[in-house]
Amino acid sequence: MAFWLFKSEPDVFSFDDLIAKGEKGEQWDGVRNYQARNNMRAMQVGERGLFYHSNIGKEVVGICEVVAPAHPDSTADDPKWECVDIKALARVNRPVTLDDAKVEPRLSKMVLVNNSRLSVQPVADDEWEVILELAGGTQEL
DNA sequence: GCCAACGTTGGC
DNA sequence: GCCAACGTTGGC
Repeated sequence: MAFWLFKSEPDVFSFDDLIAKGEKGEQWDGVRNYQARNNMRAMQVGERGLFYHSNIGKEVVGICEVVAPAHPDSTADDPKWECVDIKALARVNRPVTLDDAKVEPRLSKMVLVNNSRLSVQPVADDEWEVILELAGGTQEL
């Protein structure tokens, strides 16, 4: 099981918006970057990801789960752009900010810290554990 | 709102 | 196939 990180600007699509979509979730459309798309192609149903708010907040606010494997992005004119569907799973007890991640030595290799522009990122198992620890655990929805 | 970092495009 | 120019993202 691999772990992931999904980045979104909360004024465009926030974690609360994803929660509002319920069990069916929502397709993670709009990605037009090969690295991010390839990450989504590698995802399997049931794998989990961090939900990160960029620009506003700059923090991990929740956990989501992949509910459908990569399929063509219905908002793209070219079917080469694919996306997965995700649903909200849990809120973190305490948001973990980018600054938190930057000062945590165990997260020094994290993609979020080193390549802030990639919108869909892999998260290493130990990084996942550290984030959850900093978040003080999660609250199931 | 600025700018650095990065990815993509297109001319050669 | 290289690289300069350009566009976009996202932190500050």
